[in-house]
Amino acid sequence: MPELPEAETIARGLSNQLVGWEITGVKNLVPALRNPLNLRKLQKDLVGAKVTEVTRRGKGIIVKLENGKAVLMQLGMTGACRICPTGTKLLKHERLIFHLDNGLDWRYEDIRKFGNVQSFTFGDENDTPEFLRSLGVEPLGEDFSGKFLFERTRKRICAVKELLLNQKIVAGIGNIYVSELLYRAKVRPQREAGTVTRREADLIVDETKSVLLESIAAGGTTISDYKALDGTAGKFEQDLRVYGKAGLACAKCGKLIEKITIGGRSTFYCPRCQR
DNA sequence: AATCAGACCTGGACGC
DNA sequence: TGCGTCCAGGTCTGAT
Repeated sequence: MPELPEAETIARGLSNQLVGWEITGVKNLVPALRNPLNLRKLQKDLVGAKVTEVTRRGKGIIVKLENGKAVLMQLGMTGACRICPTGTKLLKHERLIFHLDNGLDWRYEDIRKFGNVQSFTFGDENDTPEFLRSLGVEPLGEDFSGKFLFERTRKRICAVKELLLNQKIVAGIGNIYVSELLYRAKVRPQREAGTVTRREADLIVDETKSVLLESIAAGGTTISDYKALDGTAGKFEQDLRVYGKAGLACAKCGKLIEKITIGGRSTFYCPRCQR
């Protein structure tokens, strides 16, 4: 579900709600999400510690504690968080509860249980989840440049869309925004990555940054399950130009938007504007 | 090292 | 109403 802008929106909401408060208890409502939940480790690492900071890496949310521990929260396709008073009636898909010393709960909800929540020692290579260790550059950082993308696409025969979805190369782009940014950059998603020119690499990088920043400013995109901490939907959905728009006219040229499958996933593009 | 199909799980939309 | 099929924002695994 959530890509970088949605994870960023949730991380900012959690930062407002959690920083300065102590975690007093952890409870699981299911034995496993994508992986078995290690409740003992979560309790040992978190209970009694104050939250100092909430950050994001790719699509992962990281909640840091004063004792040097941290929680990695990956939302999968349907993960969400909410803050509510302890004792509030459970929702059907709430999977984890973190009790706080201000009488509130931080709850993790996840319909499909594709998410991942685990604690680790921040800064300790041996105790850092493999997902974080192998993550590529931040798309909004200086490391993600036209030069970088051009070099990483050389001799790659996979579709440029698939390369941009590879979290080990660049971390945070997902299936909605990749269609959007390639439309803006006028590059067909099915193009062999190695055929992308240096000029196109510059454009792809620029459009990646602008689409992600615009979406963060709008609070993310809501297709079905996503919501921010306060339950509000993201407003970027109305700014999507190709995703989910198969059969509708391209706003720039009027040609009908096409839907194809790449890497087993829905992909949208304009056959005239994108080359 | 890279690529690809399949797996994980639940629910909504659709057709009959 | 009820069934069946297809689809969904993400990773991870195991086989080539």
